[in-house]
Amino acid sequence: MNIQTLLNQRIQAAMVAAGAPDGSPALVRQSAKVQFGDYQANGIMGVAKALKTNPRELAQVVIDKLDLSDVAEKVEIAGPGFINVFLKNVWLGKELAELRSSDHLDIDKVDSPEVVVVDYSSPNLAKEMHVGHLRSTVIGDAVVRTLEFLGHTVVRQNHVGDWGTQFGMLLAYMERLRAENSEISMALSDLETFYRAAKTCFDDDEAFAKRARELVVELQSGNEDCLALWDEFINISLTHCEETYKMLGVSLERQHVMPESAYNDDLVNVVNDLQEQGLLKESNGAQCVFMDEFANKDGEITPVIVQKTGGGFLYATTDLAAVRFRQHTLNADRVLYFVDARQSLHFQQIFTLSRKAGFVKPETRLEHMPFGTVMGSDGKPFKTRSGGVAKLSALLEEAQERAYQLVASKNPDMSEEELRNIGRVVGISSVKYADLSKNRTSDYVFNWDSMLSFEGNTAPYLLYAYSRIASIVKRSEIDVESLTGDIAIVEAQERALAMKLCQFEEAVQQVANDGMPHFLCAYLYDLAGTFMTFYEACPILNAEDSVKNSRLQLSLNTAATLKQGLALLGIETLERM
RNA sequence: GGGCCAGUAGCUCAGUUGGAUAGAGCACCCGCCUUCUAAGCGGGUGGUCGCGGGUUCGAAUCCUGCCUGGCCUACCA
Repeated sequence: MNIQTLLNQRIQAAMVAAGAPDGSPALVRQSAKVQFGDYQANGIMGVAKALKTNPRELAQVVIDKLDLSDVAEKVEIAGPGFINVFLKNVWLGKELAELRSSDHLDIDKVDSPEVVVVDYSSPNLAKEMHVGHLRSTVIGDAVVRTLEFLGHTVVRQNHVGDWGTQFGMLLAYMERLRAENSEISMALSDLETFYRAAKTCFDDDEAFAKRARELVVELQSGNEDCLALWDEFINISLTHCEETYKMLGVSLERQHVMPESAYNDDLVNVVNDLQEQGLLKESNGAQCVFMDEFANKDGEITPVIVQKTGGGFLYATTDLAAVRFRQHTLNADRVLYFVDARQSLHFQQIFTLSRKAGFVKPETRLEHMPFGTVMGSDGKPFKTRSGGVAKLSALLEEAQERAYQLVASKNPDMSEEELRNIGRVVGISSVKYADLSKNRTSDYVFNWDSMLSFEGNTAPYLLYAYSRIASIVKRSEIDVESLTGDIAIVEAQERALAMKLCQFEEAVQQVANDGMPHFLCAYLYDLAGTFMTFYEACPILNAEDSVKNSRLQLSLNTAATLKQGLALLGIETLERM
């Protein structure tokens, strides 16, 4: 149940009945303050202006046409022409009962499911995953889970970088190790070290560099030995990724990998198609598309280069081929790209060109979901203490260790095994949540202490709130499934909690629409805080039976919502911590 | 040079697309454990929303001009 949608529809209909033009938005929002009720409609003033009438008078006419008697106990006009809606406690209680009996927290599946292709994570296989991949991977996965929860068909696309000149260098190094009879799989167990070693050879050894360049050519021309070597490398690198995904609790698997190299055979077709449509122009030996949309005031256009001087293709070409594949083979209605904000211009160009060239249907939505950079405390991109790029796996190990130390100091009597598991969940979720809870588009500062803190909008706080409820339920010794009866909203804290619980769907839909998981984080933090307030003010297990029954159900609803919400974020819950 | 993004409390961040008196957490101050996990809860101090104009019933949000920072800007991805 989405209250905002319900009120929007009802009030909008009443506005039209009151003489407002069709489609006038009611602009229903959660009220800013309690004295303004639960929801407020802000749309009257704008319409009144267009109609040149008094907004308060219009609001009165709208209210006369509006029947909310089933859900609201009071509807009033306030200020310059707001309509404030005060919902009925009885109705909230009924909604919660439905929420409890639903296996989907009473969230409606979308009427018309879409095929949503989501491009996320997409590491470069030449190196190991590092902090730079955290945001795309974690945010993309949360949005993917949310879209699926709402009933959309999601196609995950891990657009990994497995092609390009740096692979010549890596293959040359593999060759050398093999010639020296060294253990290659051993050397590849740490890709970062391997890459550095290969790079050193490439920079210092002219013969090696020459061989590396040869191997690039051989690879591109399909030499079988070379391809076998490349395959071996790619396979090991992908295995590293999968280990990281598993540690992170990310839903990406081998089947979702659609590497850059998969488009190789199609690149020439892309260029030919552009040529046939007269979109191509040679410039300085390169094949380019010049689009007016990317001209500056002097008429100079930043071109899209699709083929280099000498015939090589670029990432723009690959992305165009990918757009076509996603449209025609995957049948996408919507394509989301969780890619660094620095590539904004690139994607604008790709999207604009894709439309011009007819690579996508006009109604297909292509959306770049840019994100900011993870910063260190110095305000510069996050690095390890030694100044290198932080390997993601090492970062996650550290998170688990730090969390373990914290948890162990608080629970001296717990078994080592349980402590390790709690440390794992708390550590991983802290890193993920710290990322997810920030506005996607802005940079944020990576800070161990604040993300592992039990205070504020953090994973530990939410996990703790959940485990506290789990503890109450356990103590109650009541069969959760058979627990029924009315949910009575009496105390202010009960009401606040009930209201919050009914707003889960609004947060979920926001995440799906905007690709912004931080809305859900803010909601869950709010929910947990509202529960804590309720918990302090309203005894549960010590209350008389009917009250206890009602409050237990409120608690169970909270637990279910927290668990589901965290699951959408890709975060596990703990029954005890 | 041009373009994109950002600038909100001492610090870290929100702000539902133009709504009512700008919100959280940390830090600081004051309270609350013989009762369901105090890893918690309640209260308080703290703001020229980078600066100046403009648009209107109403602006952190929109338009414009500056200031500051980051990024992108033809053959890397």
